Amino acid sequence: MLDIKLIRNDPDLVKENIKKKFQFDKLPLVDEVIEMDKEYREAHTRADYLRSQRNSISKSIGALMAQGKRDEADEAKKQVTAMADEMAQLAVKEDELSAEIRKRMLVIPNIIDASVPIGKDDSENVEIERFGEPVVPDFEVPYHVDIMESLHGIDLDSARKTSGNGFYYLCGDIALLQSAILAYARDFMVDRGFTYYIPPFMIRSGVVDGVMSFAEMEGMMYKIEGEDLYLIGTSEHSMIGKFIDTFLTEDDLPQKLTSYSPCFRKEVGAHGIEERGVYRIHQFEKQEMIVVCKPEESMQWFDTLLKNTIDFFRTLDIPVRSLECCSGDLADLKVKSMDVEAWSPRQQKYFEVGSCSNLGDAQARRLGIRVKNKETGNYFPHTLNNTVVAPPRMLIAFLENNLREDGSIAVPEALRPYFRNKAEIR
RNA sequence: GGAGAGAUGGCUGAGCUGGUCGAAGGCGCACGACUGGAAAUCGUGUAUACGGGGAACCGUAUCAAGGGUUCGAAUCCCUUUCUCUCCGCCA
Repeated sequence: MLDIKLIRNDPDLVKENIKKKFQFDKLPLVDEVIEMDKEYREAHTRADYLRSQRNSISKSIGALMAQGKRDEADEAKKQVTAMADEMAQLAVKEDELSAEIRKRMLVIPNIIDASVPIGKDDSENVEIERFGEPVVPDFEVPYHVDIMESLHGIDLDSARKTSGNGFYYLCGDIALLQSAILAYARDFMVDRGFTYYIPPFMIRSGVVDGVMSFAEMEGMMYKIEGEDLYLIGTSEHSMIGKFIDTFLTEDDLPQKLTSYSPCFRKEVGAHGIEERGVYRIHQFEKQEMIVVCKPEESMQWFDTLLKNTIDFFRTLDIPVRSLECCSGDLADLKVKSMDVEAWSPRQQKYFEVGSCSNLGDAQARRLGIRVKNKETGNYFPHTLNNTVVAPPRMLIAFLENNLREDGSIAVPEALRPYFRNKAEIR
């Protein structure tokens, strides 16, 4: 969400940005907002004037009553009553206009960073850097579910019976492996100065409305029947939600948080859940990182957050690459975003395991997250988030990359303290 | 889940028989005076958003949130959320 003052002062910049994102159908929104904003301010000014009149007359009524001047007081009351209609109409107009303006503001995309490559869709995303050698072993790498089954680590049949497609039982060493990865990820982030959080796994509709669009909500969120509660799709929802309508002081910045939560997603969007396996599922666990910082520091934090995830995967011997979202693939709220992709020896390509985003001040403006500053005035901080690791999807990369020819799995050094000090799974 | 009490500025706390209340007092904070310097003391100031104005400043809204009554609501009524106490139920 942009500052309306930016739209007023530099509509061409906003339009250029929309063009860069190939969202030509949104171009008219800019002029609509400018026009409605003008109307709104006219109505607002007039309504303020009437309210001011009413307030002063009402005060005088009090004085007249105190002096016992009944008739004059009644006369004054009539004056206020005469304004009532216009005031009511203006109030309705103000509400309608501001709602219409907000509706448009929410879909006008954030100004993308100058470094974002221009492109229509995900096919034009740009690989930035590779880390580690993408190895294709000379033996065949089985499908991840087959690896898990051979290690007695997954039961999809039972899960379909109890919960349906898109759910899983992990068991034995694979379940332990997932717990180990999450515990390791937690400590990895704590060692880098982040504060560990276990947030609420359900949030109210008011928070949901704040953190996502209606379309996203329909496609992602599970609602608890009979309660005003939704299962979170990611801990970012509760973690950013915790700051809604709050003032931070500059001493509070930067907020460096890492949160664990299960994530629940309906996945009713484009893909659905057709594939067998744990790539796209209704329930997974995730370690996330969140930063709230001063605007001038956000790009630096972006690089730091991205590096955290890459470093994490590298300590587990998984080759990764960073892939920058091009303008057309970048979500409207984001200034810049890079995916971390892990190497799949079986598919011989990289696949998404995490996403690092700089939201600029758009999320903070939308949610009313502000920072107090007496000298320069209060301002909106920048917000960023990134995935540390999200198993079981990450397990696919882990198992494929650490698979040995005999079917056993090598456990990298870094993970062993969390994995009952075992060096392999067989 | 039941019964009761409550939610006021950065904090504390009055107001809550509706009008001079954006809100006393205290604490904190900022600036100034006093001082060799400091403490103490004294003085002044100290919310947010939007709109208008070059600016000083002016207007409007905000006393948990939303709605209602009224010429006028922190104050009365309704709904929701949250907090505390007691009871119940539990990991």
